Order: sequence, then C-alpha cells, then structure tokens
Amino acid sequence: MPSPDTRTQLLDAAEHLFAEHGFRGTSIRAITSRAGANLAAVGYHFGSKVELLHAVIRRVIEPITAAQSAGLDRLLARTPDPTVGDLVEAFAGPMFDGMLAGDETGARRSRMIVAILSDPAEEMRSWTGATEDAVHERYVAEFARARPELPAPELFFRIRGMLAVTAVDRVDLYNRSAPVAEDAARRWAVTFLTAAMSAPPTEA
Amino acid sequence: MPSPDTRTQLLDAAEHLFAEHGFRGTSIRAITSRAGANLAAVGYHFGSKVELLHAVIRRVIEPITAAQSAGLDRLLARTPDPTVGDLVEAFAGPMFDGMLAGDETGARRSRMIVAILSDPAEEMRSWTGATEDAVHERYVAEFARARPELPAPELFFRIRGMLAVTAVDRVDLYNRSAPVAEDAARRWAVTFLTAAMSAPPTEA
DNA sequence: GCCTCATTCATACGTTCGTTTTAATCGATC
DNA sequence: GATCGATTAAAACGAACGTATGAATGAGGC
Repeated sequence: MPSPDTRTQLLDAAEHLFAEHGFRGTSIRAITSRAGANLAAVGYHFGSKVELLHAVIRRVIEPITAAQSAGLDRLLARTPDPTVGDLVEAFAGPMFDGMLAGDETGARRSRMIVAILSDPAEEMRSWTGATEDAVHERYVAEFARARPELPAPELFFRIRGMLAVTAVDRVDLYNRSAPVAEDAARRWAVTFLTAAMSAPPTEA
Repeated sequence: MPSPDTRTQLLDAAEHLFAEHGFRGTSIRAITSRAGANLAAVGYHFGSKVELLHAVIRRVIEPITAAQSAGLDRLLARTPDPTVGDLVEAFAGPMFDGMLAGDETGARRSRMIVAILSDPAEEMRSWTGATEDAVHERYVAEFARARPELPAPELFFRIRGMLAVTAVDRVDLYNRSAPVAEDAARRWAVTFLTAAMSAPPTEA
C-alpha cells in the first residue's frame, strides 16, 4: 500500500491525460496505469469515466471561481465604483494563478481549461454549477455598471472574448520565444483585455 | 445514383459531425450514415478517418487564409503603412466571412475552427501548411512594423489573443441574447481587437 | 453485346473500450 | 485474533470502433 491516496492519484493522472489527449482520447486503462492503480479503481471511486471527468473539472474550476469571487469582494470593499482595469484584473487574474515559470502544472491546467471551454463533446458542456453562474452574473453586472454606454449584446461578446484570451495557452502557434517568464502572461493579458474592454461601443 | 457527389457529401457530413461532437466522438458509421453513403466510402475516397479530417480542415482553412492574404495585399497596395485597425480588419475579418445570421453553417464552421485550434488530440495539431505559415509570418511582420515599441514576446501573445477571440463562438456562456445579427460579431471583434492591439506595452 | 474501370455494397476481422463481477486483501475495532 | 467494512485485484463481457476484403453494380468505349 505505498500509494498515499488512490483517489487523488487518479485525479492527478486524469487531469494530466485529459489535458494532453482530451477526454475521448484518454482511456480508463491509461489513467489507472499512470496512477498505479487497478483498472476497476475508477469505477469504484468515481462510478464512471465521466464522473471522474467532472471531479477533475470541479477541482480545476473551483479555486478559480473562489478567487474571482473574493477578488471582486475585495475590490468593491475598497471602492464602490471600480474601473474596468480593476475588474479585468480581478476576473482574469485568477486564471493565471499558480502558473509559475518552469512549473508544468500551470500550462497543463491552462490546456485543461481550454479543453473544457471548447470541447464540443456533450460531457464537457455541463461544468458550471450555481456558484460559477453567480460569480459570472456579478461580473457581468459590474462591467455593465462600469460601461453603461455599451449595449448589452456587445458587452456579452466582449466578456466571451475575455474568457477566450485567458485560456489561449494551448494555441502555441506564435509561441516561438522562450517560455513566458513568471507572471508576464498574466500582466500582458490584463493590458490586452483592459484596452479591449475599454473600447468605445461599435457604431451602428 | 441520386446523390450528386459522394465525396462532397462525406465532407459535409464530417464537417458537421466533427464540429458537433469532435473528431474522436464521431464514428465513420455516423458520417457515412448522414452522408447517405456506404460504410466503406470513407476508406475508398479518403483512405482513412484522419485523412478525411485533414480534407475537412483544409476545406475550412484554405479560403480563410486566401482571404487574409488577399486582404493584406489590397491593404498594402492602398497604403504603405497600414494602421493597426486596418491590419486587424484584414486579419480577423475573413474568419467571419459567410457567417450570415440564420445560416447555421457559419456557426458550425466557427465551432470547427475552435475545435481545430484547441483540440489536444494529435491528429488535430498538424493542420498548417506552408501557405498558412507564410501568411501568418507576413501579418506578424506587419504588426511588428505598426507597433515597433512593442516587445516581440508581448506581440506574439497579442496575436495569439486575436486568434482566440475570432474563434470564440463556441463559448456561448453569455450568449443569452438573440442570435447575433448579420455581421455584428465581425464588427464587434474588430473593435475589441483593434483596442487590444493598440494598447501600450505592459510596463516591466 | 461485351469489356473495363470506377464506385458502391454487404460483411467480416481484430482491437480497444467502459463497465461489471467476484474474489482477495488490508487495517482497525472489540 | 476473529470480524467487519473498505479498498484493491484479476478477469471477463458485450458493444462500438476503424479498417480491409471481395462481390455487385452501372455507365461509357469499342
């Protein structure tokens, strides 16, 4: 019984493999093999493969949502009318938490998020819970308050754009340079998105 | 022999199903069934499932790349020093071509592009040819010329961000409004991205 | 009318997959 | 140290998959 916690080992292995090869491209056998567990361990601990997926997703998403929520609380306690830049920082920042240079888990988690957001498979599409929805609602409301002249549909479009940018790590088409240092990506994203969210409404 | 062209029918069916359920989530049987063709038709016309995928990807990507290239030619013929907005329009615009409201193919193609850009599976990752690379190189060079004060790594990051935003249709988290009218999404994206690309460099 | 060649068809093969089942094992409790 | 609940192990099942094969089909050229 050398393994400390089979359940956790399974979650780690699954997160790695899902990010690397996608949900459908990862077999239970590959997961249990990497986790040093028996084939039946997934069925025992999680019930099925998709329930394991949901557990993995929850483990990735929850701390991000919590940080987004806490960040907004902190922001509103400091000032009643936060700037667009403040909101962007509070919303997008947590996506880059724990992505220190040299640490591969950050990049892997980023890939995982991209996979979650963009995978067309049915199993990937039901990852939001009440908590996530509530936090997103709050941010939508705050952005609407900070940019009252922006029509709602265009605001929604821009928020979708934010989500997309914060999760691009996977598209390494232009990533010909050295691995991005420390939290440079985070600050670049905030610059990028603050400018984008601050743009005047598109004229009709 | 009522079907006009089995090969085309297969491409259409495959494009639809790949966008809907992903590559791995789509069986050859589902494709041939939807195309009204025999199970062996894929093997006969394309050789294998992944070769069919590559044919589908090529058919989606090629007109976009061509339009991007032609747009840049037209732009440079008009003015030697295009603005950031001009470059954004020429680069991002073609991604939205043929996405008229009410036409489902546009949204489906968008989903297809997202799937291509973000799918972690190995088969999806080798879709760029020499033509695509050349066009992207030209745009990188032009953006660098238009924003000479921007450090190269941050410029690369922003171009990745552009790619991400132009392909977000799938993330319908905030798409609670009616389907986006005509080419509104295209103009919103240009506004969004022009502001983002015009932002001053992030300070160190 | 027949041959030819491209295409379509029905079918089968071997593999891999997720899941289930049944037995074995372990550690803690009394 | 026997018992019990929780976990792990080994094996098997049926289904679905990609691919390959060989026969059937049908139009166009001679």
